[in-house]
Amino acid sequence: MSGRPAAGDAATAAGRRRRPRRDAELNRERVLDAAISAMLREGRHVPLAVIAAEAGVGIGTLYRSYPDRDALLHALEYRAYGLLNQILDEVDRPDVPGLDAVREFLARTIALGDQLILPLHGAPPLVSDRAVRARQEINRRLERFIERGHADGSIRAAVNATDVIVFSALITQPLPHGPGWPIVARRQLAIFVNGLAGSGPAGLPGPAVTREDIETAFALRAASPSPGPVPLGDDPQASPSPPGPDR
Amino acid sequence: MSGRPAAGDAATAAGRRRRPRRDAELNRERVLDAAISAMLREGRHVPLAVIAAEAGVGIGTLYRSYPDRDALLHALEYRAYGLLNQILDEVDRPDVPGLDAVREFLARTIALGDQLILPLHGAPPLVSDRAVRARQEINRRLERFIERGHADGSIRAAVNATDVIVFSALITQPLPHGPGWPIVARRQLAIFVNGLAGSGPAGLPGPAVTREDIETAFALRAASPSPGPVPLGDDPQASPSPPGPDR
DNA sequence: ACATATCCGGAACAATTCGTCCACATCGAC
DNA sequence: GTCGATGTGGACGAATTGTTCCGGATATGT
Repeated sequence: MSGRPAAGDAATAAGRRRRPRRDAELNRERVLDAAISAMLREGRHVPLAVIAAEAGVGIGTLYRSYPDRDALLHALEYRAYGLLNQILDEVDRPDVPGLDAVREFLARTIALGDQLILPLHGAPPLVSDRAVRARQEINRRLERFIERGHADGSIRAAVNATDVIVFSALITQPLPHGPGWPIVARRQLAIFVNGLAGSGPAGLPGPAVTREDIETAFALRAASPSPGPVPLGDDPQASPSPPGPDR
Repeated sequence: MSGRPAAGDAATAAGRRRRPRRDAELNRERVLDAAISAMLREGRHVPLAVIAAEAGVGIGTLYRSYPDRDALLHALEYRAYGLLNQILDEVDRPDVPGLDAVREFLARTIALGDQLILPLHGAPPLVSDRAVRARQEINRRLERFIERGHADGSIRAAVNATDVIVFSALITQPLPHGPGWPIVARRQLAIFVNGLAGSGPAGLPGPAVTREDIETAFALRAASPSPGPVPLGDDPQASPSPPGPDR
């Protein structure tokens, strides 16, 4: 991080490249937004040309930022993880009971709507190590909420952190999310939270499912489309696209 | 409807056509099965040629039964509705409490796995009147379970039939449904059912959502891809392609 | 067993979509 | 204001996918 040329002086240093142009970055954002709205409207396979048009940029511009459709989806996904971590920042106050933290997290997740609905679901969850790390961090932080809830008695013991993670994944799926969807989703949330807290018949069926199990399932699913054993290291276009959704 | 030639005699009647050949019908089933497995493996946009190959039929055969991809998806969806109604038949014994009926229905739904996961979600829910009718019937029957649950006290009053319908839609979404998925889903179900039954803080947030609201949301979403105000009556390809998935 | 309506297969053709390339425009540092 | 690096746009060839068509194979009723 120390090598990053501060805007003021080091641009001449060891021949490092300038900071990316402002308009270029703006265009990248525009493309991401257009991608969400176009895919929501016409399905995940809208021609990239349509997205470019909707973003008001040329097709060449789109291709420079995102070499192919996967790169675009990946950027979308990564940005979504940034949003989730942002929510977690806001929600994670150590004094609130675990159950309330969970509820609040899920409520804000629902409120984000389209921003999450599309990126996180319905297509191969891409596996760059950046993305995997981001996902793991989110999961870990949610896990902490649950543990806190177990400790303070607001969440019954049988409930696993994974159960919450899975619910959050379900509730952000691209179902008929017309104007009425947030209402419907909030009702689901209320029922779910009630199920977490209730002191009903104690146990949950089947063995517990761990965070690692879920990660594995994701990885498997992502790897399957290409029959060969793809190495799935980090993708080459790591630095250009979303430089700062993590702030 | 009365004009359908009974298998036994009327074949010679007014020059009506013979009964469709057995092998043809078999091939149609094969194609549907192959479509599910191929789409599950490679995503919803596998080339139709791949599906045909996997079904062991020629591409021409596929096209004769299903004039385009939508027709194929439609047939899949319709078959899924058939399965759901079949489950409802088995579950609907008038003596069991409403909550148990709901639980059983959802449990079997989960057990169906791939058969539902793919057809029902992730792409425009097609609107032929046949499909709409089937969906409405399922919804109505579930509604009856809920009302029974309200009456016998097994389901708290704030819960709407729609809430259950929405959950059933969520739980059959194509999430990472690797080998571990049924376990995860069953846990979600347990939490949900607990939330239905619990006597926690009474109300649910927001106004109630009716079955009609959901149907509307579906219709809107399906209509949206084409910007113009499509009338969305029944689609023209109703009769030729899937003559008997309703067996 | 025969006749024939029905169905099959896949090669050939058409329509989309992808992805590249390069002449021109624009930004930012000086 | 000037200059060079960086970014832009869209026409074009390549590749993929969709769709048709028809000679030949097969089931079905008699």
